Amino acid sequence: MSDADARDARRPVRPGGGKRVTMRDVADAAGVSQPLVSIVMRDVPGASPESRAHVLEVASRLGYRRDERARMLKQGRSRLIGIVFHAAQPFHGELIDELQLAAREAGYNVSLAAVTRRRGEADAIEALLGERVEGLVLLGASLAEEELERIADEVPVVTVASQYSSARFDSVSMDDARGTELAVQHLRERGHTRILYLGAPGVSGDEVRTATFLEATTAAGLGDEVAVVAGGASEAAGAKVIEDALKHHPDATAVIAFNDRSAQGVVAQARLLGKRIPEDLAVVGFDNSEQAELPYLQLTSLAQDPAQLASTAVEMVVGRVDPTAEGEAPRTGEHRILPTKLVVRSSSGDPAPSSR
Amino acid sequence: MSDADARDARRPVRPGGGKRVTMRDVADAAGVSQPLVSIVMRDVPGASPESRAHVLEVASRLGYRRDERARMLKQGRSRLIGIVFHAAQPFHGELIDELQLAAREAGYNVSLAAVTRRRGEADAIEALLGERVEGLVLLGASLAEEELERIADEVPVVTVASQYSSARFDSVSMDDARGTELAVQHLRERGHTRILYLGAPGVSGDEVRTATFLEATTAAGLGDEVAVVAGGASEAAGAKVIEDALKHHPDATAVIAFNDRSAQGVVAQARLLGKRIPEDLAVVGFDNSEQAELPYLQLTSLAQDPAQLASTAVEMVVGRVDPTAEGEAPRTGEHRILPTKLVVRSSSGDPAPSSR
DNA sequence: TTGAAAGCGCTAACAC
DNA sequence: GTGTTAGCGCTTTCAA
Repeated sequence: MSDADARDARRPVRPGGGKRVTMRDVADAAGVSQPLVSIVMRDVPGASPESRAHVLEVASRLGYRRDERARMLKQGRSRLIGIVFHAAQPFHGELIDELQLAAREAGYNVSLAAVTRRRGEADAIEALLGERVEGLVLLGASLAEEELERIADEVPVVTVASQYSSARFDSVSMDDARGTELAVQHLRERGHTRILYLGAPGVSGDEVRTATFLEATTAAGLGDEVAVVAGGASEAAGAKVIEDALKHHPDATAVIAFNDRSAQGVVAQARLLGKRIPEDLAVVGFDNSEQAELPYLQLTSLAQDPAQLASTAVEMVVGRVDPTAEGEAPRTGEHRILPTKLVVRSSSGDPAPSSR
Repeated sequence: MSDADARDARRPVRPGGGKRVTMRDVADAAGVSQPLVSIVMRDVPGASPESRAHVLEVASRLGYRRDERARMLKQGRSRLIGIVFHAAQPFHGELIDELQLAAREAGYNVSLAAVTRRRGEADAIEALLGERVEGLVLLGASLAEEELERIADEVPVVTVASQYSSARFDSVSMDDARGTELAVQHLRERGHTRILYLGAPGVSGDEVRTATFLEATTAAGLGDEVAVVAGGASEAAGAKVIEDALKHHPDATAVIAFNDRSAQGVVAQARLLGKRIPEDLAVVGFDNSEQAELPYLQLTSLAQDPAQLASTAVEMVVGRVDPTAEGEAPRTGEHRILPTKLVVRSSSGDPAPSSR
């Protein structure tokens, strides 16, 4: 059996692991050296037009595809940014879209790890570290700060839409305090004084919103008329809690919900109880998600721009990975807060109230 | 500068790409050979308890973590199953959870690629192939069958919850026809004759459901009283379409919606129009998703079991990757259809109707 | 039980 | 412009 026979015999096998076409195979078939194939495949200068064309032709005929792992291994770096997201959170989908884009622009690829019911954040992060990601973007992280600091010792970390203030990793989030102020102010302008804040204890962002809600309403002299009720970040939580809350605070005329999902639960359940939205109950949510626009919701909501969140996150993590040029990567944790704005829809009253 | 100095100096650098701790480093520090470290880290026999303990101690002190890429490269296979999912689809989150579990049990890891507004399925698949996944599980794929066949030439493919019948790749989906029959039968039993099917043209599953709806209602002699209206697979689509539909078919008393999301839109919008659910309008959805259970929805829905869908998909793809044992991997496309059952909630009437 | 040597598929340095 | 050589971090023979 000749060498050629052996080679031919190897290709069509494609067993378990699958012997795939390699640069060697292309080089042999094209009658050139293997590194030359590399040059052609990377599309860098150093090959004549003829060789280039020939190699490309052979490669495509053989169905060659570059092995990214080998490439990363040789290069000594992965140019990979790990993204940890929650599979059940539609807003994370929007963020992923933007993150992929921003990463690609910065010359990086992304690797995804999902947090699900049965797979925690720590697990997801471990998997990503095993792939040698060079940076980590964590969406809605809720691990202990010390945990994240331990991880940040290995690789730059930036959390998105979480509340951390560590000196060892970065974060980017919306301005929860300002957003809450805007919501309170908006409702007051429309004459509401008996306002409920329906929080989500333990979920990132809730602490700040709760504190600000109390401050803002107290400052406005509404201390006795408002209340904070503990709910959650889902439609079900919103629905469940509003029902109770309306029993204990039957004269409430407005609700600020932790996010659009819980706001949706509030609206639907309140309607079922005979309340008209917004005449009997005004509702404001957070996120300005796609569902805020639904015709039957038309939810007033505090907007955070996913594109800005994403590009900021990528910029921060890449800044630490690549201490480029004058490269002043901050040596201490940076915590950026992005502006938010109130998007007014009909769930909080007439779109254009002339008099309050 | 001694060797030890050089080694020490190397570690804390962690520049751009990040010089990470390698087996060599651990071996040097522990005073053993590098392959011995490999043996210890893989937890295979071949090292004395003392060496093992010592190596593990040194490894953890140095913060060693195995490089999965190098491992895969050397082993000649990745033991990776690629999963393409739609980031905006919460149901895919449930599937991912189950798929990860099933894959792990079969000795595989998963690699995720998200389809988003700006990243198509073809792109996502390409990325996964570059990582040398050994099989592909596509959730809600909508590529042309020929496209998928081209891909299936490279690596085993199984689609989940899509309608394909190719001889070159596999699929697993719920029994859309049976589900539709169950829905129609259920509504008829409750006395409904003027039934609408609110479809989602172009979305996988819709064709079969539409056809079956027409067959089943025609067979029941309802040909003139039913109608198919074109909608979509989102809350917004459901809301928009039901409003129109109720104008053209004001006497309709029941709706079968393409999925729970569009059903939710139908319920919310119909209520806003003064309809009571289920008294004025009974609603049935597909998926039996988490939202079907929401207190204000209580949606009757056709259940597909994500765990079963996932384990079947993994089993099929692994079966082709590993033609193990007596290894009778089917040489032609296999298309499994999983049973579905109707979960009755109050959106389609009184939970326990004594008389119809 | 341990070590030495080879090589996975690729890129980078240097020779020709 | 092209080939040769070397080596990324790991697993896998094979010797000792």
